[in-house]
Amino acid sequence: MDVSVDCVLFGFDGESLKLLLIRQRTESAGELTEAALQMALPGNLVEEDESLDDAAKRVLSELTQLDDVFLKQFHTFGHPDRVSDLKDQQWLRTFREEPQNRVMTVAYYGLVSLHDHTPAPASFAGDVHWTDVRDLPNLAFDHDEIASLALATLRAELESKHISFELLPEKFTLRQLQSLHEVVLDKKLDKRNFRKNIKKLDHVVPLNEKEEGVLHKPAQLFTYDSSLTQP
Amino acid sequence: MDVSVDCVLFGFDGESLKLLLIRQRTESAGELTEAALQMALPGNLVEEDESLDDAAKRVLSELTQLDDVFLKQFHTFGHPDRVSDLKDQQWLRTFREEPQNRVMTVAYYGLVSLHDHTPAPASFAGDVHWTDVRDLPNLAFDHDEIASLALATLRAELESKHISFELLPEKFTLRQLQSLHEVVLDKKLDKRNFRKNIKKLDHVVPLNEKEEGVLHKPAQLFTYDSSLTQP
DNA sequence: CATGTAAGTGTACTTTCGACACCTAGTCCG
DNA sequence: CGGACTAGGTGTCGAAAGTACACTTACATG
Repeated sequence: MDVSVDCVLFGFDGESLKLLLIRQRTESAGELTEAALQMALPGNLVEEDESLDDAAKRVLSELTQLDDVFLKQFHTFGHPDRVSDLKDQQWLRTFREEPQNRVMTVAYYGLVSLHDHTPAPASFAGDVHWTDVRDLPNLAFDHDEIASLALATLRAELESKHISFELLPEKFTLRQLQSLHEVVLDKKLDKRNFRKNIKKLDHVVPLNEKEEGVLHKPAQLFTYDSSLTQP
Repeated sequence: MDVSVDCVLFGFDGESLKLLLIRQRTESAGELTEAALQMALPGNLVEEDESLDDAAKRVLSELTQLDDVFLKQFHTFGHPDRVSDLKDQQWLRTFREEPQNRVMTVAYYGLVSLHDHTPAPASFAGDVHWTDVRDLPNLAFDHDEIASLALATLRAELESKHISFELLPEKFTLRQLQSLHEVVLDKKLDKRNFRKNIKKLDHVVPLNEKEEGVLHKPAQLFTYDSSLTQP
């Protein structure tokens, strides 16, 4: 049985929550097959001597040139037929040695800010797209299911696990933090109450700096102090 | 790479939280090896045509004769060396075809009531023990880590996921429910506040029956109505 | 200097949480 | 048959947390 990792990489640009997808390139005998337009999550087989976490890091780094991305395992998918759909097989045959093998996949979600460190997704991997999570196409394999569980997990863990900051630039305004929460949770939040709650968190520390280049009152910048993890 | 499932099966007997462990039986050439006294979680390789959930059910049923056990995947462990410790290898060699293979394991936790359906753990598997979670020995492989993450997960999900009832008999008293929570969370709870909270839950329904055979005022029995999942 | 824009701030109300003590229904025993 | 023992069952009050809501401020632009 083969084992792979798949990464559901979320990115936030201040406006909406995006997800990194790769487009499959299937040309057999020069013509595009049915699978050509399929999108999929970035993923690949785990190598013989690496841990799962290392495999996830490697796959992501190969695809985006990003290291030090927050990555967390959230579920393992192992239905015996999860890669045996015809169009998925067509694609696997183009690059995998034993495409008919059963593959279990350990799924990770990852978080990046699309502000300051812009990932360089267009590496060797070819066609890579940031897609709005509200507008996801059908994905290859069982990746629809994987992506939707990733989003549910992100929602559930956003508040309890102090992970919002992974999706923001190093210096951020409270407005950015709030709209991130609004986008992920898909509901509007009250500005004053939100700020009241944030001010109780020790690890969100104000800086002596202000936003620049905006055409209104500049907001104070904050940063995240990861040394103050326990409240 | 091989893939296995391991089950962390919790049982509650009204007093304490227990965990099902198997004792390894390693006799090479008639004498007990160092691994002989190791305890381990029940687990085994996933078969070629079964899903992970099915594999977990099968392994558990083979070891305890129990079906319809609440089982939930919680993490996958895949360190390359997780089965290569010397004493673990000694044991694997006694029954596995390719004991030196790397094995990833998908871990499940399971919940059973030790009241009404008593598991019959002493099946073919040999030495099976219910061990108090506060008194766990060192386990084989990385099973210490697996068991401790299972307990942490159970703690975290006990309240939010309506799973307490899996550990109780079909008909239970509020005292039983409360002491279950106390044992799992490892702290005392206030009786009145606890009952106040339970009464808000629609899916805990009172029966027209009372406890019997106790030497004090008999308590009302309750049951869990799984059709009322959403509050 | 007038206008536009988002930043920033406080209060009153409601709901939830947490601490706390006594009477009751049944069994057992003398 | 009654007294003692045991766990069952119940309500209140203050503290804390959550929620709804509107105006002034700082900067940029023209």
